[in-house]
Amino acid sequence: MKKRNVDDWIDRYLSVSFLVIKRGAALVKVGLDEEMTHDQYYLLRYIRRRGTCTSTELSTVFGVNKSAVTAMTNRLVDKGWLRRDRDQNDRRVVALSLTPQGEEWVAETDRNVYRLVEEVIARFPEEEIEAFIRTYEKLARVLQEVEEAK
Amino acid sequence: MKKRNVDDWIDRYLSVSFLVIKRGAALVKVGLDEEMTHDQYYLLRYIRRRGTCTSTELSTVFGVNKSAVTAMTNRLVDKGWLRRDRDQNDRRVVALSLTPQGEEWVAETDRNVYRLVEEVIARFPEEEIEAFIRTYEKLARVLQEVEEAK
DNA sequence: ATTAATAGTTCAATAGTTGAACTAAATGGA
DNA sequence: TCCATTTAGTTCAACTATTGAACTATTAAT
Repeated sequence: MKKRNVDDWIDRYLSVSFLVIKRGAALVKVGLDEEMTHDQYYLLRYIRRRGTCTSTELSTVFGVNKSAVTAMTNRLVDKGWLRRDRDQNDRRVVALSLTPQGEEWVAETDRNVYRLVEEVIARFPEEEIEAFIRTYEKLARVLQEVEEAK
Repeated sequence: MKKRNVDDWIDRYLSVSFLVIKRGAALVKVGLDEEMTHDQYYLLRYIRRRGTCTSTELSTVFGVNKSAVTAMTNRLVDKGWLRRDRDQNDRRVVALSLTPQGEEWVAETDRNVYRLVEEVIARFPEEEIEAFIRTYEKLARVLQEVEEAK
């Protein structure tokens, strides 16, 4: 791999990723209820997928400080979307899971967001979507490996 | 395109994009000086690329409120990285551009960030990188079109 | 000349973040 | 067993980023 190519890719990637992050957030925001933020939606989706999880897990998975997770989950608990349950085997651990209202909000938000994202996805041929998502998923794994190695 | 496929892609994309955004930010953060935040780095990169630009342009390109841009540029001006110059033809307009110190900080940050990103990019075959970035750039364009249409 | 629109700022409120200091509980030698 | 260490999570102060409404200043339109 030539250094010039690599630098060019990095430049293109950095330039475009910020655009996609901001514009993607702006698009998704349209589908979010006034009450729900972008980060709250993704966090609830993650917890729903896992069924139950801990602050520490969220902190390492998303690469943020544990106190940031506490702050976020506080807001979600206050809204009645998330519950905290102390683990009886290890009483230091707190299990986070969605309340029925939380499930309901995420499901409803999913319907709105999916409708918006469909519009975007329809502009790409199937093979391109499939290949792109596969690389994106691989990127998520590599990022985790690189951070764990360090 | 089958509905089941589309929903599956959307689910995979939403799930993975939040991970990549957070982990990518955590990786880049290592290369940032204590003084510089993630968003400030990208904003300075964008302005450098454009040479000069306005608040309104930043606001529409990144899909955020104009007052958010004012707040960000205030912090950058305070740090001496960005300058504001009133346009003499249309005195409502303010032209934003990097100061020499701003250029210096971005260039230095680039060197640190590129070193980190190289490590990640080296794990992918060239064709995969090229295809991925091309689709990503197309995604940025489509997102802008969709938002303009609405 | 008055009204509209445009560019940008200010302000209050809120979400998200860090890092240090802290509590409580579990673990691991000596 | 006891004390030190580790682990899980919270609290707090300080900061960045964001929105939306109200505002100033300037230009454009009729």
